[in-house]
Amino acid sequence: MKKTHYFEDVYEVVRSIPKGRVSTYGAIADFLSLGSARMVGWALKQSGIMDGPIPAHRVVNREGYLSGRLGFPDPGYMQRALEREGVEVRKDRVVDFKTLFWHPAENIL
DNA sequence: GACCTGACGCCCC
DNA sequence: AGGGGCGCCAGGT
Repeated sequence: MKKTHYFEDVYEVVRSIPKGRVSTYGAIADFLSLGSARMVGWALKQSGIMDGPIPAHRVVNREGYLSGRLGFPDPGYMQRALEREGVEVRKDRVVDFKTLFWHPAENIL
């Protein structure tokens, strides 16, 4: 695939999501001024999780739902990865998502 | 090269 | 509060 600076940016932001916190496709797209949240999901999907250094499981949709869970090795993989970090998940949704939500801009503080 | 699709999200009814 | 429509932009067919 064509090497894009874009992929690098997405990966870096995702990597900077603190353990135990979650972010969204929209927040990342907004932070990178990409204009399209779909592209963030698309980039992660194409990445194939890149061996693991990229905590893609910390990225959920704007309602806290694990919309990308089917892109992992198995349907429960994403949830388990989150629970392993202390993030509670129920019905494919992050419990108390509003509190755990992390915006990329927060990283600069 | 046109058309469809997607790990999304906002606006309008 | 819930549902539908449309913009988004890169890839695949």
